[in-house]
Amino acid sequence: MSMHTVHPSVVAEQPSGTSAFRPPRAPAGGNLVGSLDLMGSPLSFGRNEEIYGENDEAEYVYKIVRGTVRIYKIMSDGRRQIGAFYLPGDIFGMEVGALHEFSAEAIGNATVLVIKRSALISLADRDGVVARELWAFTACELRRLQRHVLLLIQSAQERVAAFLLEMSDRVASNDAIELPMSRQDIADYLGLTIETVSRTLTQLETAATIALPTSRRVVLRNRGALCRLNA
Amino acid sequence: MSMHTVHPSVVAEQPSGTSAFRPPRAPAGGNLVGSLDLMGSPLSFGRNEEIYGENDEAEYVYKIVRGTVRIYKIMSDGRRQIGAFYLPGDIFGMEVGALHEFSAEAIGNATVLVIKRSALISLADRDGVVARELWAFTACELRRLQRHVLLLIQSAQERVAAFLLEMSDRVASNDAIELPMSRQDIADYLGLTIETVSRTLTQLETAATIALPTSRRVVLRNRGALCRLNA
DNA sequence: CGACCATTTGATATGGATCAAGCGATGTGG
DNA sequence: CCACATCGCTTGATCCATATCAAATGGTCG
Repeated sequence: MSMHTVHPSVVAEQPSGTSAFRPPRAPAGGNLVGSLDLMGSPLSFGRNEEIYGENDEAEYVYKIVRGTVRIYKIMSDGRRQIGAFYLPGDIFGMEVGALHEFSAEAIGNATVLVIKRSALISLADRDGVVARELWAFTACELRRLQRHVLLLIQSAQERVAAFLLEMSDRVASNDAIELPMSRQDIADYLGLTIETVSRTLTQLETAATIALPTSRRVVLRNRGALCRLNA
Repeated sequence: MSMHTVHPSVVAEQPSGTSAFRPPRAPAGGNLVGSLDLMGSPLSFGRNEEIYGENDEAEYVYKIVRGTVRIYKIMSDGRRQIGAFYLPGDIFGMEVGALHEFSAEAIGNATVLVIKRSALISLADRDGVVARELWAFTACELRRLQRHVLLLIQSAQERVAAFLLEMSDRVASNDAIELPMSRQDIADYLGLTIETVSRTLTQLETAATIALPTSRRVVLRNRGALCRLNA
């Protein structure tokens, strides 16, 4: 892994072919959003382009304007574990230590606002409210990870159901979800194989719990059944 | 689960029959230790006694003086997931929200110092250094959970090896570990069954990677092999 | 149309769970 | 002091969910 990512210069924003994302109901990042809106400058990344690498100097914090980002680690055996997906409105890359804990990549074309981490930190040093927001942000990530740990000890059906409910909360207008990520991404997020994810979705469709008009579009037909699986 | 735990009044400290723990090399809690040393009052709990319950008001923060504590959740299907073990010197129970995310129990007899969370929070409001320490503490927990997520997608051997190395870092004088927790506790921490934990330890012993003079005592005979499994 | 990539589906293998029994400490009462 | 119950742990036999290996399908873009 590279020890320091050179940030690509600001490139012209390529219009994404698909899906205008709605702002998620409860964007990760909370009030930090304000600071970033004020101070960030926009930057665009293409499909699968690296935004930063694991162990890179954590120079910037990012807020997504458009597109989706995955953060991940590659394990020694070559497997990839995706730690989180970030959607428009979400903030990522804010580390407490000096280095990034994960690598980050744009899943499709993505536009982000960037702000210098050092600026945010020194702002927090002067302003207790900002300091509190940074803490709350980290706590939010902590709770997300706690839920993820609980997910990973469940069955494949439970994991996929929980994933769909999570995505539904974050991207859906009502019960239709446009998935921005591939089956492989989902598998690496849930600790399953691509085949198991695919089969599980098929099972859910057969059970009329969901519909799959296309592989990337999921319609929740029976949210109660999903919640029961999730429990 | 109880909505509010009544704290048992301070009871006479029963001397534990076994194992004087050495202070861990890098106790969770860092500099918060200072505040708690100054302000905490001691409290003892017996084997399996509840310290607080999930969703209880997070009134206190705890620092372990003696003994071991587990925090856990009971899932809807009855399974128990242990989120962490805390050893002497460690701090636990510090929530950012108003409620405890997990339940906490003493594994054996344990003594803790307690401090009012509200006191710590208001101290942080006045003192930026304390605020920073609280943030750093939460970040430390976050990194611990990140490692745990990576653990849970590995094989049984890898999980057990990682567990032994973790415990070795935290409790061992050199290569002998006195485990304070049962096989069931280990299993619920690693997302395995008690039988799989037992068999895996037996395999490691057969491979001369560890020795098991008693079921609770583990001697690391080949740390390199464990690290390779962990990788 | 044809190449390519993502996804689905099928067949089989396997690691860990489950069910069941045995074993070794520890403690209790006779 | 010993018989016996209890509890935590280990070991064995079998089962099952998911991984793995392999192939077919379908959608997208040149």
